[in-house]
Amino acid sequence: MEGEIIFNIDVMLAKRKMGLTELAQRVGITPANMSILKTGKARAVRISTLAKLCEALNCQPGDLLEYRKE
Amino acid sequence: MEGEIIFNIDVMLAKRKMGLTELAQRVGITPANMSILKTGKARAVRISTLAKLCEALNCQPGDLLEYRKE
DNA sequence: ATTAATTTATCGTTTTTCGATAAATATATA
DNA sequence: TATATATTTATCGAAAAACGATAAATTAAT
Repeated sequence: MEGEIIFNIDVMLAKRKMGLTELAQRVGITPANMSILKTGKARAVRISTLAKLCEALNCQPGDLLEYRKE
Repeated sequence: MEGEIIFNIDVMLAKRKMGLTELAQRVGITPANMSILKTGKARAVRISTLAKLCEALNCQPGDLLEYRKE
């Protein structure tokens, strides 16, 4: 029925051997807010934040977001 | 410098031979708002909307969003 | 020319981000 | 163990933005 969007920020952080706090600093948001994004509790994302995430992790939106239908 | 996020909804619509109006209906937003998303004028996206887009177009977020650095 | 589809714009309401902050929890390290 | 560090969770408030409703303008198709 209804699928869901999965955040794979944790996967990219692991690949880059980077911590959440460092990523938060690079993106320019607080670690607390980055944690919300990482753990999939965000209900929306600003395009500017997504762009900065891609920049900081040198990746594509598709590396950070995944659609899983169940 | 700063990269940008590109929306490829138009590409997916073309692949699916689907119109913007039909997509809007399937996703449950007005054609006017879908146009804003499609033309890259949105400054944020709700995760729920992204999920419905993926559902309606049977695709992944990576098919709809692209990061281009310049 | 007429119809349909898409885009652009504005208003008001609701939702959400995000900073700031604090506290709780987990993880690592001496 | 104790201590420091990292991550998560939660709350508040302000600013930003989605989105519906709506109308008008523009474009495409017939």
